[in-house]
Amino acid sequence: MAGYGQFCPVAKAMELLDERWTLLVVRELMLGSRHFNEIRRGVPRMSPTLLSTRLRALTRAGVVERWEDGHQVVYRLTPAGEELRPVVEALGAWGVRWVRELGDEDLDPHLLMWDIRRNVDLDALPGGRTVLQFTLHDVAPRARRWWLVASADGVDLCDADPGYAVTARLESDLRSLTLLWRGDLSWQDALRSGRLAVDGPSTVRRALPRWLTRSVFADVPRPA
Amino acid sequence: MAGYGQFCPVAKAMELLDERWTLLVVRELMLGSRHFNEIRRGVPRMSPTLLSTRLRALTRAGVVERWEDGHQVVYRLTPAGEELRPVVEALGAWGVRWVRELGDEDLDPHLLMWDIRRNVDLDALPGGRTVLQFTLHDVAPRARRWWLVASADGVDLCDADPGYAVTARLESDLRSLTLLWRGDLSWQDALRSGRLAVDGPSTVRRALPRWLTRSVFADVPRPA
DNA sequence: CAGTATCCATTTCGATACTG
DNA sequence: CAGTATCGAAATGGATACTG
Repeated sequence: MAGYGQFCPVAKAMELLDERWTLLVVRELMLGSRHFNEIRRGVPRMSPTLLSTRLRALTRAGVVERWEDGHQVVYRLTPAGEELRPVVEALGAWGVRWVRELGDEDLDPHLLMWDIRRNVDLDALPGGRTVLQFTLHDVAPRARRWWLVASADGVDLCDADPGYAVTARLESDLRSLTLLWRGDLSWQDALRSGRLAVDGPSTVRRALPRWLTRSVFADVPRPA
Repeated sequence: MAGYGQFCPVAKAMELLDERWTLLVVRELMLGSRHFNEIRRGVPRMSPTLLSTRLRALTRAGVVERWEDGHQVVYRLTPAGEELRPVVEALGAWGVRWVRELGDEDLDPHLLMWDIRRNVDLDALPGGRTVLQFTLHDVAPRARRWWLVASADGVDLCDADPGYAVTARLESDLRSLTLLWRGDLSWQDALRSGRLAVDGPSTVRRALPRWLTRSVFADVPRPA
C-alpha cells in the first residue's frame, strides 16, 4: 500500500497503523502477550502468515522488538510501541461509546473467556482456590462449558472439567456475558433480568464482581 | 472488508477507522472543512469516488452528518465524530515523535501552504494588512511562489502575485519549511542555519513566529 | 513452538472522464 | 459545486498445508 503523500503526523502514523490487524496486534502486546502463538490467541482470525508480516512491519517501524531468548522468540513493545497506549485507549473508549451494536459474528466464546481469564484481579481474590463453572447455553457444545480455576498462584482456564470442586456456577448466554464484560450491561441488570444466573454461596456471589473484573472500557460512561 | 469478528471496542472502532484515508477525512472535518471540494483540498491524492465512499461510510456510522442547505451540501462531524478528536490528537502526537523521516513523496507545497494559511493566528496578527511572499526555491515553478495576504478580515493565499505591496519575503526550500511547520526545526535553527531567510523590517520579522503559527503538533516534545 | 510456502479470490484503489 | 461512472492494475489477505 502506498503512503498518503502527506507530511502530516496523523497521516504518517496512519501509514503504519491503518493496516488491517496492526493495532490489534499492538493491543495484544500491551495486554502482555510475548510469543507468536500467544498473540495469535488474541487474534484468532488472523492467519499466521499475516501476523508474521505485521510483526515484521512493526519491528521495522521501531514499535516492536523481536528478540531470541535461547530457542524462544520474544516480542515486546519498544518505548515507541508503549507510547501507542493512549491511542489504543482513546480508540477503545470511543468504540465502547459509539459502536454499540455487536453482530453475532463479533461474539466469540474463546475470546471472551480468555479475556475474562486475563483480567482476574488476583489481589481481590478470596483466599484458597475458587473454581467457577461457566455455562453459555446458546453456544455449540465444544465451547459451552468453561472452568476458571483461580488462586493466589494464578488463573487457569479449562474447557474440560479439571475435577476440582466447583465454588459457584454461572449461567448465561454468549451475548449477555459479552455485554457484561464490555460494560454494556451491569452486574445488577444482568442478574435482575435473568440474563445471568449465579449459583453458589452468597459470600462468593457478592465477592464476584470485585475480582472477576470486566473490560478496562467497561466503566467508560455511555452517551445519554 | 470483513470485520474482525471481535467484540473488543478497539476492534469495533478499527473496523470503521482503519480503512485507508478515513481518519484523514475526519481530520479535515476537525480542521473546519465543510464542503466536498474543501475536504478534497486536504486530501488531494484521494480520488473523488473514494472520498464519496468514505463520507457515506462515516455518515452511516454516525460520525458525519450530511445536510443540504439550499443547493449546498454541508458535511460536519456529529458528537460521535467530534469525540474522535482525542484519537486524532494521540495519533498526531505519536506520529510527530516517532515517525520522523519524511520521504520526498511526503512533501507537498500546496498542502504545506494551505496548512500554514489556515493556522494564521488572526488575534496575534499586527494591524493593517500583512503580505508575505514565500519562495521555495527547489520547487517546480508552478508552486514555487506564494503570497499570504493576512488582515483582520481573514487570510488569503495566492499562487500568483496579488499586486499588494509585500511586507516581508521568506525564502526556503520545501523540506526546511515543512520541518519548521512540523516543529522538527525551530525558527531559530532555521534562520541560523540559513535554511530559512526572512527579508523585511525587523519588527515584522520578530512578530512572525507569533502569528504564523506552526502545526498543533509542533510543540510536542521529541524523544531524546 | 514459531513460523513459511503457496495460491488464488476478492477487494481496493487510483486514474480519468464525465454529469446534473 | 458535488459528485458518478467506469475500468483495470495491484495488493491484500484468507485458507490450507507444511517445516525446522
